[in-house]
Amino acid sequence: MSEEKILSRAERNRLQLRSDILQAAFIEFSERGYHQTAIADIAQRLGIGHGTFYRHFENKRDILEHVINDTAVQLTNLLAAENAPTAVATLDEYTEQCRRIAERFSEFAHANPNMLRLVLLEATSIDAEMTQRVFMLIDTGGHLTAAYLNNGVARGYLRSDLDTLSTGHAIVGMIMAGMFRLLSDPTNPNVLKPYAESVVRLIVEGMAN
Amino acid sequence: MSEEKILSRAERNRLQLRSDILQAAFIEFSERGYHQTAIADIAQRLGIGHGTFYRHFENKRDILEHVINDTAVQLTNLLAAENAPTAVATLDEYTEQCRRIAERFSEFAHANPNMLRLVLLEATSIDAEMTQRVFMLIDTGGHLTAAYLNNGVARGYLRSDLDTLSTGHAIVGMIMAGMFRLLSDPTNPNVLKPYAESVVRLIVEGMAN
Amino acid sequence: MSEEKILSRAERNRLQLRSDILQAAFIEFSERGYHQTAIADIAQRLGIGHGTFYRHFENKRDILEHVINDTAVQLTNLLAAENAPTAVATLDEYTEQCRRIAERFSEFAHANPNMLRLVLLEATSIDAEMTQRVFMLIDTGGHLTAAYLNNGVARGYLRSDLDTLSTGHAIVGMIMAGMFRLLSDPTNPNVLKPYAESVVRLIVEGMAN
Amino acid sequence: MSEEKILSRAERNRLQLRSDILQAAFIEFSERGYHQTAIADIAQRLGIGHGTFYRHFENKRDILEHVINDTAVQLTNLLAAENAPTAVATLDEYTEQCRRIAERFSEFAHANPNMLRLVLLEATSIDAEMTQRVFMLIDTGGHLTAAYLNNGVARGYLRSDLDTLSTGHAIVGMIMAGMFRLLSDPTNPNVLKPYAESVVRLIVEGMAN
DNA sequence: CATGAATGAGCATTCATTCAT
DNA sequence: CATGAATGAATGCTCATTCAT
Repeated sequence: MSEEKILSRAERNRLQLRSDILQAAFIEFSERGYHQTAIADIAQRLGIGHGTFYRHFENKRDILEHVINDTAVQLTNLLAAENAPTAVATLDEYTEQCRRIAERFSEFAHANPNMLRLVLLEATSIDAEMTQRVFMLIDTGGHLTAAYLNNGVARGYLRSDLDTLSTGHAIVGMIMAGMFRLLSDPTNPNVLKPYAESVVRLIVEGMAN
Repeated sequence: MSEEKILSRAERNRLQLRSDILQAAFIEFSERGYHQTAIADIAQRLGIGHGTFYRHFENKRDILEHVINDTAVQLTNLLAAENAPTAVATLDEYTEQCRRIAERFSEFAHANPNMLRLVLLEATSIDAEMTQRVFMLIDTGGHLTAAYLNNGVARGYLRSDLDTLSTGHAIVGMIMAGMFRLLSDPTNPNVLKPYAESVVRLIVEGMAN
Repeated sequence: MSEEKILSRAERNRLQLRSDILQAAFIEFSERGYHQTAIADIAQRLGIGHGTFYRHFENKRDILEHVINDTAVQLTNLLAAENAPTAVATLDEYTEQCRRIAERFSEFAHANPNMLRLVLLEATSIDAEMTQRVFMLIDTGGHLTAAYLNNGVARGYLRSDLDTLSTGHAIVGMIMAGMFRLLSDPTNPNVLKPYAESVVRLIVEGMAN
Repeated sequence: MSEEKILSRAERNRLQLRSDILQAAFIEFSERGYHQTAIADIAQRLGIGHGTFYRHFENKRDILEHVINDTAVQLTNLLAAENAPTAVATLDEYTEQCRRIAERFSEFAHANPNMLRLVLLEATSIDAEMTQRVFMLIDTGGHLTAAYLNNGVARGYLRSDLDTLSTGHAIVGMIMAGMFRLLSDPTNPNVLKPYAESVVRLIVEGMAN
């Protein structure tokens, strides 16, 4: 048992360090940008030798991939959380669901602007593969959103001729625009409030008088 | 007078070269990416010495700024073109206007994917200032769109409680999402058709049944 | 007594491991080259931690020295084996002795090309001291060969004005050239046959008609 | 004409610098060894920036190849010089030719020990291709030498059953051994005298009494 | 004014060696 | 005594920028 503890302690330390490096890389990449960040910057932030970095990650591109993946997982979780697509049955309930989701997104975005910055601003300029990854993430968002809309059509509270997939992508676009607005002025804690409400009303009612 | 002609010819040549460099830089930056492009690549594309580059632009960052500015102007022109915000008076006319604008955007996007790539994917990873410039461009788009909406509210075919600015930003978000979709799959010439129609119907009617 | 046995077992294990490391280093150095071999390569080949290496050898250079020394001993043994310099009394016997020695060298070279590669190709590029060691090995070969020649002069079957030392070095040169030829084309099992015969006839008869 | 001069001056400077870099690399590689030499060492020796190096050579391996090639050319020239294989008709003349060639080799070796060091000691430890190049150089030496022997057989002053190619390789081996001896003790200006004489007598007369 | 040779800061990566466990 | 995590010196190479011609 003591041996097991020793092993697990070493293993824990190893995983902890790996996680620390990931976090440090995340901070550097999202704050300074990938190209402006040297491996030495990441190491220095942790007070470790920069050779140590290479004991945990293949190379600079490798850790970016891990950082992006971690972030993508968190962003995907955001959509797939407590508000299941099929949890609502009426237009009013759906509108409330939209407001709750919007609220959750706002909170997340305010709490994690660096994640947005990394995915939306940095990751698209590394190479084609990383850019495709971002596109796929956005595309997945569209499909997940479409699932909500499909529920609405099935339940009858959304119009039956709705192109749910295209509209799902459109909604994701509005969410992204909100993120851009937040990133554009991170100090203002209230940019998203009226924006979210406008989006919710737009998608439910449209603009027509 | 003959000397004036000679000078103006020289001046014309100079401006022509400057313009050629700008175009070459645009192509390289948008195709390979800013960080992956060397000044020598731009010069080689034109068959000029790469020292010549510095006769026309301060440095690499400087030409990116000019390239982005030129592109921003073209993108802004796109919104401000023949379809003036106040040109329509009824909801049907407005819907038609939206479809025309959507069509124009689609054509432009298909014809100039590199412009979109440069602004949306590359420019956001240079530095804070350049990122702000992109944000401002998007913001301007929101304001321009809001002008259309204001007309609709004034004419009475859009609901009077519309938050035109927020909604304008939301519409820009949907346009951006369309651009992302196009960039994500540039070979498919028909991605945007149903998407545009969905967006137009969404903003006019909403999704409610 | 049981403790003595335990100690000696430990000691035996220790010596065995040391020997294993030496062998692994020999293989790596001779196959990939000294500079292309990392300590980790040697350790990995044995499945030991690379820290263990430093329990047995000072540093990378140190183990090369041991590897070279071991190899040098084997090469020296080759010359000093059953065919003693004074074992022959006539030119015919000497010629036969030469053929036997040549045969033995050929077999050895075919069986241990890596030894030759290590000493002739690798060891000369480490540093001045190691290079001198190789030179000394070759020089020793010349002296050992000269001993054979001295016997021939003493017995009267070689010409009395023979510069035995210089000629000994020359013979070693021809042996080395054979080794180079073998290393140059290791797949051909018959390069050395006619070469050895030519050397034997050259040294006994010369080329004159 | 003045323009031609200007161009040729620039070109001359360029070629001169390239040649200087080659020479500096030759010195560093042959004195310290390839692996112990950094590009910065070569640059520093010339007082140039180390970036300049890369304007003239692809990479470190590339310049080694050029250095080796240049050296190989000079070594080959050594054999193919004024003493044509067919220039002699009798054994005495041939013996004299051998002595002249030996003398020339001695002089060259004394004057250019670094060339020998580079080819024989350093080049064999870079990679398989470079090692093969050295082998080919030695092999070429054997063939060139065989041409001399073929002449002797044809003229009748060498025995008709001589395996000229194998014997040519053997003679090259003796030459190489002489080079090794010189490199082994570069200060002694007389090592090669008696050695060369012994080799000449060995190949002409053999050792038999 | 064009040129391109020269420059050197900057960076990713490797690996011999040390040492705490 | 074995281990392998940590280290950082060392180095090959790139490229934006300068400047003499």
